Amino acid sequence: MVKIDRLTLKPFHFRLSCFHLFSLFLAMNFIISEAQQAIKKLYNEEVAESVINIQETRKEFEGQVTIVAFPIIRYSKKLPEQTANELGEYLVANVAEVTKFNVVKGFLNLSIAESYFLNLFNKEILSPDFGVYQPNGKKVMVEYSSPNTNKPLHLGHVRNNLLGYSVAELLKAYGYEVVKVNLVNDRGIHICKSMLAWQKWGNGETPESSGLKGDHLVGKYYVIFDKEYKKEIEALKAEGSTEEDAKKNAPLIKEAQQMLQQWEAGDAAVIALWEKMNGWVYQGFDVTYKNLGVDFDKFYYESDTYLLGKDTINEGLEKGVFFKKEDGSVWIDLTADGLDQKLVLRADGTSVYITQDLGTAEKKFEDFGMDESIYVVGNEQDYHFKVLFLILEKLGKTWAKGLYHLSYGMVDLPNGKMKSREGTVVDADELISDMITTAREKTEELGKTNDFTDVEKDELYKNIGLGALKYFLLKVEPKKRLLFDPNESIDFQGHTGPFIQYTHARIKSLLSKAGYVFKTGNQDFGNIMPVELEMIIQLAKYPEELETAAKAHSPASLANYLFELAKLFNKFYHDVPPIVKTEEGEEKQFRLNLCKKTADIIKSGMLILGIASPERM
RNA sequence: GCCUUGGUAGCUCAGUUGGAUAGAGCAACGGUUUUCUAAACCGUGGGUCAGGGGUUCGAAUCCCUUCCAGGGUACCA
Repeated sequence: MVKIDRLTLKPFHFRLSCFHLFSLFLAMNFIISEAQQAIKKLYNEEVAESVINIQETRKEFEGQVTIVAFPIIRYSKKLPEQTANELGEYLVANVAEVTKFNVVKGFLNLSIAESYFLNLFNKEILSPDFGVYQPNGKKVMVEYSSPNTNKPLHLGHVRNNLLGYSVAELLKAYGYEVVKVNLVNDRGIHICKSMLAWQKWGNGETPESSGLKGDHLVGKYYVIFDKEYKKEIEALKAEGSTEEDAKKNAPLIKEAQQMLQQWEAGDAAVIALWEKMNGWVYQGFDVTYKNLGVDFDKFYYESDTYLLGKDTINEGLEKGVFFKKEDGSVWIDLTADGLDQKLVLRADGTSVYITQDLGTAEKKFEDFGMDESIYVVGNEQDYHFKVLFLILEKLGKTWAKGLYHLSYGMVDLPNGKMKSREGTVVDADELISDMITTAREKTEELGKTNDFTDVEKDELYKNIGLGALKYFLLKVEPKKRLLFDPNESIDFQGHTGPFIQYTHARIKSLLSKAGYVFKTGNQDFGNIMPVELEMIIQLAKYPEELETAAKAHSPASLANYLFELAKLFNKFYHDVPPIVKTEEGEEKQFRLNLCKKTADIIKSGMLILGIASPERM
């Protein structure tokens, strides 16, 4: 059997970091305790932290931190406005960092001293440890991609691949040891369909002879099978068969089933054909994976795992978790959990999907002993995974609670679902090459790469094209279904990957023109502008954004954060007088430091999304 | 039928444990370049947050209900 080269696991290094990670919320925590004290002094009431409801001040008002007065009026026994005013006066008088306050409709907006934010920026944000999480000692497995070997990858697979890769990177950045796994569905009736069609109508065609990429060649015969199969069904129906009977009795499907039996029996000729055609497919997938920039530490093949799970069935029968029906089939009763009865083994002793998955889950745990395991699989399998996890829990597997189904919505076309058999799919390879071509056209229109070498150009266009594609797919919350209109090209302006990449390149250009050298700044050099204050606050959020995204297994929030950061930077860039031309001094150093840190965060954040940040574009 | 996930501007999407006048981008219209990259920035228009009820100082967010759409529903994977 041909296997994909196992890609070597890249060692990942963690820089030493301080014990606690900076958090904007933590930094603002002192406001909460100060407010609690204020309430004690003013109203003689001890209140819980949860009573002090703080949030970021909305942009249209003055200040940076807002306390909501409504929850406090129970204790002050005064109107919200009055309560807020009294609190504000107390805080300004007694807390050094609070310089001013204003009250709008029961909301107390506090202005925090600039020196506080500058200190934050210089001491915390500029530190090399900022946003770097220490290894947490836990291992997580991310299973994604999981393709069938009878057809090329399409846009739906692309979403899966990018999501899986990015979640793996995200968890790595959050301190996990990560194992990326691909469970390849390399056997079954669907593969026999392609094989049979090739045998009948292929005339010995190969990737070399046809010039087709291996997976596309095999996919072509999958479509041919379906076409011929449909013809037979129609013919049978014309002779009076019902649709159902026709589907069952068509000669082609019978032949395919027979071929599957021969495969299972180890028939040498069938196995040889299977190996040959799967080999073509793997060669094709390898190219697509490389273009997408995704990789795996371990491949599992269903041809190796499809017989697993029988032991688990016996174990379940012994433990009384499963029961046997008269015909010999094995079931689990999940009605007490609000689900149905579920078959776990057929009467003839053969496996169903969930049998294999039970066995494979055990095998994966034996192989890696991970603490958590994430399955990146479409939402059509929500029920399957719910049942799978529940069964493993009932079997008393201690690791079952670490299992998580990262369910994502389908990618739909304007006229509905993609169907490989009917050829209504957005092909992954085609889409990738279209994106790169578009990136080339747009960039050359702007005349920005005239002094690039051909190699540099190729790399840049690939980075931009894929940046646009990846960002387009990753910015949307995974569980939402996603609409893709092939007639409308993916944007390169606005809320897009290239916009963020552009921002990074812009900063890099600025830094090099300014001859930037890193140096921590002093705290006082005059007034900082509102947009600079906003920048500090936005940068300060990065570690929390990583944490939120990692805990939610969702790169989307990180993607949106990076866009907000880039947008804010461009406003800053526009509002601030040209930095390069400013005379040397604290202010210039501070601004350059802001630029540098923004570029660093964009670069590392985008890397988590699997998107490169070019130095120039 | 039952279970489940969605429904926010013309389109594509944000909206963290309930907080202020619901935000971006695209598209449309108008403006900004002898100053660090205009893939940028600024402005205008665009909304019954699917409908209805409830909880409360306050609801896109929580609860109930109706409608619409996707997915699942015992021997496909």
